[in-house]
Amino acid sequence: MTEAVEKLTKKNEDPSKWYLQLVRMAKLADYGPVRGTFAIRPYGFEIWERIQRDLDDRFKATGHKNAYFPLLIPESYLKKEAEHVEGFDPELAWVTIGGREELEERLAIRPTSESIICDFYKNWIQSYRDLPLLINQWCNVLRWEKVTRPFLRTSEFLWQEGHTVHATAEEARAETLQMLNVYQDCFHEAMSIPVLTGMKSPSERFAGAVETFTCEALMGDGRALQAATSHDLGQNFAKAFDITFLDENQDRVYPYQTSWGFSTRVIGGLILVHGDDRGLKLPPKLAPTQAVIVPIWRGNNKGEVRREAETLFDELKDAGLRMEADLDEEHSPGWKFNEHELRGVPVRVELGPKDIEKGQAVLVRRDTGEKEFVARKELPARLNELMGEIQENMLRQAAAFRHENTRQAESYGEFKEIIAEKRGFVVAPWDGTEETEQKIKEDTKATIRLLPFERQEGKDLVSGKPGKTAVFARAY
RNA sequence: CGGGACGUGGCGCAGUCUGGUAGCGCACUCGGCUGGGGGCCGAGUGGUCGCCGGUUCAAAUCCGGCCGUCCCGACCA
Repeated sequence: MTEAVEKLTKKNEDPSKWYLQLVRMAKLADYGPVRGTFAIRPYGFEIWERIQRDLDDRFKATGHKNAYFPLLIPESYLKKEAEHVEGFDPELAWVTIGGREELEERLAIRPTSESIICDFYKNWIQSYRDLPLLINQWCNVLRWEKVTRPFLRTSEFLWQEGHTVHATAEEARAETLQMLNVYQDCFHEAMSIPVLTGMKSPSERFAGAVETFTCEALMGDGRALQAATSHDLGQNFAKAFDITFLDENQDRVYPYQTSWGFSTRVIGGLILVHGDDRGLKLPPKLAPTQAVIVPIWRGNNKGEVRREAETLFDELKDAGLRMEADLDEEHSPGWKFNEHELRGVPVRVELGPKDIEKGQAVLVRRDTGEKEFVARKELPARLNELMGEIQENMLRQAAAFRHENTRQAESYGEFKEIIAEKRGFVVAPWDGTEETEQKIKEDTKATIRLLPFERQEGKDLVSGKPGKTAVFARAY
């Protein structure tokens, strides 16, 4: 329940230190013994479970089923798709010994499951009647990362990976975009995180994909986070893994595939987007505790206040709110206020002798700090209403921040200045060449986060050649 | 992987230069008083100093190797 009384570093003073302290102080995660491994603690995991449920419902609503595939992937499978293995090779962890015997073929711990899943799909798909195949997997993956950070980049992480197979290229593309929208809806509606959607440049494309689409979010420190991706794999994997089917014309043809993923990284996004100097700030839809009752008592009225708090707790719980009553007698109200703000609980309900006398309670919003006095019998309705208001306001606040930190650059000088001094998203035309993309990266550390769906003509700031809109930023 | 800093009870740190057998604050336990923004007093529990090896009568302290963490850079679906 309690944690060391340490002052949380100010968010803009040292964002990195702030982030790491918050992760630990709010009991979201804890370091493991192997580099880049972390335990997700119950409070953090409960947030993940709610995100997971929201997304999973959306997958089911769009016709997908869940399944589970093996953790270990034979080396030969990974090698079948050339670009794929090249992309992942540097980050693989290998199993070379089983029991006490050296294995004939070493086995990779999955960094992603395209290759092993394709091997199954090869047998599962024979006819056009077997398509589309719409499967999702919730699992862990392992990538031997050099620089890790809780949630944002961990060696092992939890995610979902969707793997679908379609008869036509059009269908596969439609699926890719549909899932991109599913992600966007989850970010906006459940997480109150506004995201930009668009296409990756070829250099940022998933290894083996024909086209990669992305959801990009802007963090509070002005850096971008790739929050989810959806890939159109074309026939690349089908050809590599020999997945074929007989179509209506009795021709044996290769199908078209997609894959799409979303990971525990988004918890890091949640912290960075909404968190402030007081700590975490959770959107009501994801908060393990939506409102916490803090009783204010004195020695002589402790019993009465406690009884009132317990009654109120039951009432609000029955009204459908995820409640907590902090009846701990060790800590002062002030201590509890700080603690629950650190944990990001959306609303605090203060109940003291004066409130009981007046038949009211004090509500304090975590997102704005606003205080309101509400009559006891109106509390359930008001609190439920507040949850919606806070959920929406958090999205609005984050969207306003993104708006303020999205800038057009008219010249390369201006571009460099914005990235160096203000960060955020910079919108500028790009000539489509890897050379200019690379130069910008070398000069400014900014990369193309995405190519929007609607792009305007203009002149590339570096080359002066004709180009179209791209969104740049420094990324996590 | 390169440059830098660091690793001492759960957390933050002192002690390391000048070897002599571990200390402070917070947390935790017990008792009492308190309680509308991180309360107070008293009494306690807990570590052999990241790991391995070396030097020495003696190592948290000196030397070597390894592991890990943080920052910067490279890499990163």
